[in-house]
This record gives sequence, structure tokens and C-alpha cells, in this order.
Amino acid sequence: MNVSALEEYGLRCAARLAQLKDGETLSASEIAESEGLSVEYVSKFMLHLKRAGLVKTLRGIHGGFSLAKPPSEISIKAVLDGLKGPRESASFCDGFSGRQSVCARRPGCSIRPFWGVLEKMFDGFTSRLSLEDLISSESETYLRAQQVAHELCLEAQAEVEFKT
Amino acid sequence: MNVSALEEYGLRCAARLAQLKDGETLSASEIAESEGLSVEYVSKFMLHLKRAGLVKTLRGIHGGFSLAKPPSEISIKAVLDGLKGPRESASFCDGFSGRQSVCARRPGCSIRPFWGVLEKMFDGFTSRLSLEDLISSESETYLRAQQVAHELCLEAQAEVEFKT
DNA sequence: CCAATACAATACAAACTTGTAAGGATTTAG
DNA sequence: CTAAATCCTTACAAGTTTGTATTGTATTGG
Repeated sequence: MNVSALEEYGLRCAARLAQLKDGETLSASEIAESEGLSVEYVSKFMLHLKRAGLVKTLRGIHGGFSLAKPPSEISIKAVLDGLKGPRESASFCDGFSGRQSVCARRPGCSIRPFWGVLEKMFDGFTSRLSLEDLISSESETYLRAQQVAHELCLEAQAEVEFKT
Repeated sequence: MNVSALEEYGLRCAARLAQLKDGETLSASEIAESEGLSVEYVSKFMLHLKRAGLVKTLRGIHGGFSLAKPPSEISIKAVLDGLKGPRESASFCDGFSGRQSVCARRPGCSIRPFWGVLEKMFDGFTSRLSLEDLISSESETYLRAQQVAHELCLEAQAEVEFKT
């Protein structure tokens, strides 16, 4: 499971903003300081989050960043997608077609459902957790994440019963 | 969820080998042909799998590649790890410490349990599925993957009940 | 107005990933 | 023995990611 630097640092910074009270802001330099990153770097991916509509900015001497919506309404999936910018990520089959225009395994590929189920778990997990879940204590977040993981299983079970 | 080209193509080629009968081999050019890749590229990552002890090779005119163990004994996780080569992948905390030697959020980070639970799901899923599960039909593989996803959920449930 | 503060945009360099190229080493058929 | 087939190794080029540097633009306090 590969997590890019953009995803990791961007999520951390978004989680910082989730701790703000209404009307408060955090400047890039404050975020950079608290996360141990350079100001330029923080500015860079906060801009991505702004363009994705997740973050508001204010310029000027008391400016800074704040969330555009309540933390509970911003899923972690939305943050991760927003950080990547507007470029669409191709599906496994379209993205890895080797030297050909279409994957050599089409149709009837058994690799596809493997990644498909895995991606569904990933998307389900990141969609159900929000920035609000990242501002609790470490142990509370852990329990909440476990709970979501459990809920996902029930869905998988339902789908298996439907198919068999 | 980012899947690298190495992981995707390497897994496909390993799955091809899983279809071989005992004593049969597939040459790099045969694999390359069937997967739509170059011979040189296939040779490259098959070597990684060999060094990881998952694949046997035979040189000479009737040589080629075959699995070192039965497909059921080679987990998908072992294949994905083997493809990366011997370099260890740092944990999230150690790998993303920004400009500092240690992550600024230690101790008590609520991002950590989020990735932790996700990675546990990923590892559990890829550990329980083997190359044998990738040689069935697309729909059979799909059902098997769903079943494994469900099993993982039950584990998560047990853990939540224990903690609360 | 003006200067300080802060976001915004672009360029750039180092490191990693992706895929190709070329030649070397090993086995086997004849 | 020799030649063909095959794996093995190293080098390298193009593209992407990562992080920095520089310059521009907007807002606010005095």
C-alpha cells in the first residue's frame, strides 16, 4: 500500500485545520512550523485543497487557511482526491495496458476483481471517515477506524450472499 | 490507492506461472507476448521474484520460469513484497518526518491509527489470497475476494468488542 | 499611501519510477 | 564443439514525484 508524500502531509495539514474554532484561521507558516515542513511546500498543496473546494483562504495580514465546510462533512477520500489535483486516475485496466492500446487480458481477467474488491474496501473506508474523526485522541481514532472496518465487512457479506 | 506498474505487471506474470502444470516452464518471451510487454521488462521483474525465492529459472534452450512453490503457498502479499526488492519500506511515521528526524506529531498522532487500520486491512487481504485464487475465472476470483474481505471484517469486529 | 504579511504562480533541481538497450553468461541440441 | 536459446547484468533515457526558490498579487493596519 503506497501512500505518497502529498497524501500524507496534505491529510495532516487538513486535520490541523479541522481543529480550528469557527472564524479562526491558520497561516501557512503556522502549519509549516507545527508539522515540520517548509512554508512553500505547505502553500503548494493547500492550494490544491483550495481548488478542490475543501479549503478557504484569506489574504492579508491576518489571513490564513480554514476549512470550507464542517470537518464532519469532509471525508478523508475527498481530501486525498483533492490533493491529487484535477487529473483523473485511470482504472487499473486502462492504466496498465503495456505496449497495446487495450489490456491483453480483456475480457475475463482474474486480476481485475482482486484490485476491484481491494479498491472498494479502500474507498469505503476513506469515504466513511471524515476529518472530524482525525481530531480525537489516537486511541479514539483507532476505535472509530476499527468500527468502520467492521461496517465494511457487513457490506461485503451482503454482496456475497446476493451473488451466490 | 496507488498501484505501481511493477506491482501490476509483476502480479500478472506471476499469475501466468501459476497456471503451469508441474515441470512446465514459460520463457520471458512467451510471458511478454501474452501480456503485451517487452521481453527485457519481463526479465527485469521476474529476476526480483527469483531473488525473493518465489520463482525458479532454467537457462538454455528449453529454459524459462516456474514457481518455486505451489501457487496456494504463495500469497499475493509475498509477490508484491518480492517485486519491490530487498529494500525495506519505512513506516508512515518514519518515512514522512518532514524536515525533522522524528515526526512532529509524536506521540499521540491520530493520523497514525487511520493508516494503521487501513494497512492492516490491506495486509490481511493480500496475505489471505494466493496465486491459486488468481487462476480461476473472473467471477470466481471476485467471490473469493469478497469472502476474504468479509473474514477481515469479522476480525475487526472482534477487536472492537474486546476494546470497548 | 505604504509597508508588512500572507496567499498564488511558476520555474527548477534532485530523486525515484518506468521502460529500453546492449552485451555477458549458461545450458542444451545437434 | 558449436550455435542457438535463454536468463542475467548493467547502463541509460524519459517521465513523474518531491521539495525548494523566486517572484507576483492581494489585504490590512497605521
